[in-house]
Amino acid sequence: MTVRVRIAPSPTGDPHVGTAYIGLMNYCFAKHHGGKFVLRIEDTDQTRCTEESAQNIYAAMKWLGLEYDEGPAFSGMGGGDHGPYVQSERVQLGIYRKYADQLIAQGDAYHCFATARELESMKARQRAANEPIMYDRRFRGYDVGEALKRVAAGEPYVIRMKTPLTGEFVYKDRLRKQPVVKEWKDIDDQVLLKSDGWPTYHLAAVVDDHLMKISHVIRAEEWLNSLPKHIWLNERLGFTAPEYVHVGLLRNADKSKISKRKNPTSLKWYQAQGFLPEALLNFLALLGHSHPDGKEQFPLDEMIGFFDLDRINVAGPVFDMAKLRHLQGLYFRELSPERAHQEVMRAVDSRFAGLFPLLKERMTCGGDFLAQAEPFYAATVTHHVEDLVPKGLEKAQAKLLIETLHKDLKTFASGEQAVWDTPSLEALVRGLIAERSQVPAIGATPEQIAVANLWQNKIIFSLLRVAATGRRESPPLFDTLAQIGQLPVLERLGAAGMKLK
RNA sequence: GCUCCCAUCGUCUAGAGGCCUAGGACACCGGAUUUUCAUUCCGGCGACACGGGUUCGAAUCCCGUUGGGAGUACCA
Repeated sequence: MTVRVRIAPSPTGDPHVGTAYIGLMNYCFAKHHGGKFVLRIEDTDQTRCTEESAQNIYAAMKWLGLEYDEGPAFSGMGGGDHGPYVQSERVQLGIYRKYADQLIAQGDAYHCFATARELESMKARQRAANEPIMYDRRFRGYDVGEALKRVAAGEPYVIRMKTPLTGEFVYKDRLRKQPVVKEWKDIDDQVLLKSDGWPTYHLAAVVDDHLMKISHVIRAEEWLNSLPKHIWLNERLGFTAPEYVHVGLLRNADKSKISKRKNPTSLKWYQAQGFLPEALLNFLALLGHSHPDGKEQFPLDEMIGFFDLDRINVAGPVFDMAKLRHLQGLYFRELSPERAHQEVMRAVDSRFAGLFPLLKERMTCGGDFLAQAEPFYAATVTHHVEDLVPKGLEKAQAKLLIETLHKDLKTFASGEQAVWDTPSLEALVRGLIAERSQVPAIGATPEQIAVANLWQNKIIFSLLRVAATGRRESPPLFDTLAQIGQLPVLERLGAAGMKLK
């Protein structure tokens, strides 16, 4: 059998380190067996997927050196006879619709007209009753002729799979001692075709894996729960299912699934920081896997040679930045002086790209850059008490304001949707000033009035500027805060507060 | 809540019933080299989650408990 494997990322947000991790395993497995490594873009969520994000994925794979044999054409990679490799293009070809219709015709799927609101109240009821939360199959027995009529009348609907109601699903995952067993009655009648006519992951992935002749699906274990649906779909569609193998998820230090709140997950970040792709790959290779001789540093070529799918450890490994840095150091020190110079210049360039326009106004020649940029790269800044306390204020007042601002920014930064950029920061701080400078029209105490009076642009801006940079002068405040970055700004605000003790 | 998965030092791992007094790496602590620092070298700390079986013998097999994780979407 020809080995053909794929990775199928969804182009939302930045290219993810998890994609690199699963990609590496698939790549090694393919190359080890002389097979093909395919990239497919799963952009069936029209609200979240972007072309830019897809481009970033291609670029990231190229950067890492995980070049795909088939996939969207990009810089010498891709092409192939099983395309198109982007699912939105396949939707236009009517590929998924065809299979959904087949399932309907076979009686293996059905139309469902339940509205989002109805489903929501159903779930609320199930939650309240401590019942499993799943679709109650209310349209499963609905008359097909009736359904077709409503469809023809233009009523919105989805198509759901009609999975068995009894019996057991059993599947042997080669990495697990015990077979995976699930009762069919616990398995949801999942949506296959959404009301916008686009397929969900389940349909699209199964259909494409078959059409692209994928032999092994090596994916993260978050998919294990939907395995029965995928196997069942293969069966009903008359496909020979690929072998499914589930590997552990990358974890944060607290063992939860890796997330950008707790770890840098964007491959663009690692690139911008100046991590070498060889080092990142080598580090990833050590997670869930090991060199047979216990060696820890080895190139991709060598990994291809010893890679053994059966030796993968399924427990989700913690992504340990300290170890990555160690490996990165090993690789970096091996660089020729010329390459190292290049790497440094590249890192400096990308790190300070946003800074040049800001600093340019305040410079007279290129050599001024280092002195001007210092607060933007320094690990810590030194605060002078006399700069930290704006004219006319008491030390204690300044301290209180800084601590309040510190808390405010921290709260802002920990928000789910928080974006640390110039407009957001400006809106936040101006909002705070507007709000806190108000006092009740009647009944305000003199103390309240005194505090409210401190919330002036002049005072607050000055405090933030000095606390964040250690200086009285800087580029425009909010650009400055944005450029310095969330973590250092919060740290420095904390330090400034302490300084005023 | 319900379903499924997982379990060796803080972290990544080696370990396929006797080679285990459990090996390596990162981190941490000490020391040597280095005018300093980094590198490098040497040493130290440090784990089989717990309880029952099976067996002459269990980190390894089985069961239970506990702990952790994932899924539970018209997201992937």
